[in-house]
Amino acid sequence: MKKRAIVWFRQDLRISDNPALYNAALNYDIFPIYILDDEGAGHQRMGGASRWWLHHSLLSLEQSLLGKLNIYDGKAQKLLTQLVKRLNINAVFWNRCYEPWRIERDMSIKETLKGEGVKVFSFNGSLLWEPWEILKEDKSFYKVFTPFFKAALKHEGLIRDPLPKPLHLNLLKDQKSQNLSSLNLLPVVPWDKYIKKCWHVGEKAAMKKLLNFLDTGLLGYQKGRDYPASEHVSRLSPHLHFGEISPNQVWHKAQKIRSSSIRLDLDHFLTELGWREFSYYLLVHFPKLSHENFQKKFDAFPWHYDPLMLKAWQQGQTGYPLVDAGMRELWQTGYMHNRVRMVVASFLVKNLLLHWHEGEKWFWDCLLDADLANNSASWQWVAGSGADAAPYFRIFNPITQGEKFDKEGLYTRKFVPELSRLPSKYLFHPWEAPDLVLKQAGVVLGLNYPQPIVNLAFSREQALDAYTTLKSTTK
DNA sequence: TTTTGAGTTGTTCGA
DNA sequence: GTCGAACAACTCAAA
Repeated sequence: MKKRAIVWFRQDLRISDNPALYNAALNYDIFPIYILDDEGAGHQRMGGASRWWLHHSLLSLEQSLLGKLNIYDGKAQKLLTQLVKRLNINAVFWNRCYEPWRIERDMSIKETLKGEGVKVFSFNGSLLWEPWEILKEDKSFYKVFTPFFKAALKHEGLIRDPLPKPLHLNLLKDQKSQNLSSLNLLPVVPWDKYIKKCWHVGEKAAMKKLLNFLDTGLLGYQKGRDYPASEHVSRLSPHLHFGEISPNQVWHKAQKIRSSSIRLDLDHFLTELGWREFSYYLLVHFPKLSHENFQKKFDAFPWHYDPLMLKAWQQGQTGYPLVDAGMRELWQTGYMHNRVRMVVASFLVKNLLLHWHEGEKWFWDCLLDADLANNSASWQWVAGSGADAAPYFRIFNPITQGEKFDKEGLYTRKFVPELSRLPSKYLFHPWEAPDLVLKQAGVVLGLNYPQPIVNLAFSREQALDAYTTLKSTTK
């Protein structure tokens, strides 16, 4: 009988370019497993939207594995030790994760398993560069993106070429495996009706989406990615988060079509992958990224606390149409266009002066692509407390941003239908529209669309003052 | 060690 | 309407 291994799937729900699966398949019969470890995750337990995605992604993986995926619910440490004994396992394979709680958990599991005489093999399956490979000369880590990425590109040779699907897989089913449905990942209230229509989940869909983007969306990406109504973004983020596709596959396919006519677009797209790397890099080198200001001086920032304001923001009822469109896109589709993410985040942090953590928490629950590294790093970037963050006087104006990037209002009208008949001239500041115009558009401010919840100019000044305070109090 | 130049995505004001 | 400068200084990276 061949030796038996467990391949533990985590954030790598794919069978091609999967180093753990590939290497295990060379010498072992395989029990592929997935564990829903809510207890281990603690307060970083997956949010509602992510759980929905996970369900469908596991369904897809199960099919790729011919129904042999074994599923469990519980503490990973305990489950693995039991499984190893019960199934007579010689080795365990996995691809590395980088969330602090997972790093700690996995190290401890590795030790326990080795103590039991089980071999453990871990691989890099989700980053182009390991965070400890890119360091400054004095071995400390980069805190500014551009030099980080430049240094990383000098190591382009370290990027693994994608691996093929394993040629021969001998998969084993544990009779005591749970059913996918027993994980209860799907919502009780069917809020996923619209989301279902927007997304195709799984490894095949991810690759299809990448190829389609490279084919039709990449040309013009550099500019087009700023316009939320246009098709010039890849929308790969949830697929990347769950590892249905690896950054290596994306990088490789993109580089293959490199030509002079798309050079700038391509470089910009690859830079976005670079930001993903940078976020993970920061999280590994500063594990408190999700709950502590990267820049200590922000601990003294005079944040407001206002549950009603927060709620208005969450529900897309701020009275600023672009902000509301974004927040409603998030709620309805589990996604938000990058440009609009910046606008709504700037609004929360700088116009409402609410703590970035409130935004981070809401995104965590609502985003299909909720990712601890990206979410924390990006919120801190907007707040100004992060690494290489936006300068504090950079405060987005949701009116200007709307007029610049959603000129015809295609995006805003879609998600704020009560304003759909308002002329573009007033779409982003309806309170300044003449009564007749409002009437003709069927808009009654304060009734079917809110009055603005803050004054932009005033709140902007207030934010600038708050940041100035910060500067003087830290001396 | 010291010095120098640079740093994702913006807005407003005044000429 | 358009354009350049100011916004504020600090930290980081590299020579």
